[in-house]
Amino acid sequence: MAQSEPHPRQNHLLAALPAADAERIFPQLEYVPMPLGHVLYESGIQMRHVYFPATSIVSLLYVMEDGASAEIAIVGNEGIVGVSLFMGGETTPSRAVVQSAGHAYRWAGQALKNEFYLAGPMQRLLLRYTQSLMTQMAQTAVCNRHHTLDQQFCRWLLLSLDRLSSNELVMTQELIANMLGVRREGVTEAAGNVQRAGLITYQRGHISVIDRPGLEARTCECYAVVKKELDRLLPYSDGL
Amino acid sequence: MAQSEPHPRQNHLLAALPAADAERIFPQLEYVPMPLGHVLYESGIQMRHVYFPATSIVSLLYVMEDGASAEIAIVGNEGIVGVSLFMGGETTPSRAVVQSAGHAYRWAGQALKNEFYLAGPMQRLLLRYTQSLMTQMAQTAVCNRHHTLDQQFCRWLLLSLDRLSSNELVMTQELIANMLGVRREGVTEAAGNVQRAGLITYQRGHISVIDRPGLEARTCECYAVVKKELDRLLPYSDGL
DNA sequence: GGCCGTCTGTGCGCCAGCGCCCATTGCAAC
DNA sequence: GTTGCAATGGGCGCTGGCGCACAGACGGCC
Repeated sequence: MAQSEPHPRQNHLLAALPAADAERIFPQLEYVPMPLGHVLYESGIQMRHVYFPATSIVSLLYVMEDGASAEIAIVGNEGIVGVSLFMGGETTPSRAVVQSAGHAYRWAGQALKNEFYLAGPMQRLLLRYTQSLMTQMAQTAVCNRHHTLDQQFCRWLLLSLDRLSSNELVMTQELIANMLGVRREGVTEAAGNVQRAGLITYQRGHISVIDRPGLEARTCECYAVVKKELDRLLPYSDGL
Repeated sequence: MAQSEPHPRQNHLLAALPAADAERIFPQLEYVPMPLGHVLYESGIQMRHVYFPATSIVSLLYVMEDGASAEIAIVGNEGIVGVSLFMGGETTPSRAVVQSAGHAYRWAGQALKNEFYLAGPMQRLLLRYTQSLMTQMAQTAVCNRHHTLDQQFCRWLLLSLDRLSSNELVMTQELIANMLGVRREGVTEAAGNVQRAGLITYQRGHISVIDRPGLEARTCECYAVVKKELDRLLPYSDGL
């Protein structure tokens, strides 16, 4: 996608809206910056807005009583942050943090709910996206149980890059460790392995993918499952 | 709850329906047996019905390519099996298996969808339940990452018992191991520890809880989070 | 009452990831 | 350029859970 003008259609959910709905909704959206590390929602706190990431990535992560954390899902330009607003719960026990800086389209919670109850295309899109989010969470649970850190690192990298439509990522190993819920040193080792295999280069927070097929071969099935399910639920053609 | 007559209100979602909706919906439900091990849905296969467990428990579990498995959520009389029908995806990449035999109320998928699109109380209940299910999945992911098998065993036991409104469970260690995605021997050890601590008795597939507060103290925070979130989203009073 | 299959308990060696500590290396700000 | 700090890379010993193999123990069935 061209970097050019910001436009709501950079977000795939918004892009999938029919013209009539888009005309009604787009004027309600606000284009806002998403600085790295910014906390959009805190666990248990009432949300006022939802966010449709355009050029940013948001992590949904769970912070435990002892401070340990784990990411449960990644949201980028394929989705929306704040599903609990239309699901009815208003809050969730998780935190939403900007993982990769950029921009997003912000929408007032009440406006979203009004639109949702019209039971039109937006409702359909939101529900289908929510299902894909559930798949991602479920897969994260499975992956945490069964797969090696190397595999999880690759999965995480691929999922993140897909959501940026890029093959570069700015992210320290420390942050990745927080996301994956592992030691920083563990990420150092995993990243080192992948780098030695010639699949990426990693220099002080800058990851570049050299061999994407190689990465996909190295990761576990979890990545493919999540991707396939998203494609199935929300087919997106870039040219739309 | 009295064991007496089967009645849809044994399921908390159905019980929460206002009289008018209940009168419309209940006649469409079919009271069906749920034999142990019965597979309600297979990964990727179109679903024809949803199930409201009354006296049974259903595990949503993920089976990997190599045969390893992991449970991502437990559904009992507090919920419904088959959320992807109204979420729009029709299928999920997971499998639904009866984990504790009993009965459930079955509802035709199309009837459910018709009701859902009325945007009445049933829709609200279903969406809120789905959110609680997401919490459970997320918590499972976190728990898999950070907590010991002992803690996970306690969490699993408590979640299961809550969904049976009982303090006894019929379940071999082999099955529990499949659910938790660990070795059978691991479960033997965890169960042994908990039994030696005087919190349960375990005899050839029959688990009885002796000291419930003790169990709750021994498990991780994950149990409380899931329970609290369910109570918040779907408050249920037994006398309703 | 005896047999058999299922379920449970235990004992190895093994390894991935943890917690802790410190060495090195770039980038950036002055 | 120098200095300072964030970021990365490695080296310990430790432990929880794995894979495997086998020994009891209970329960149902004939």
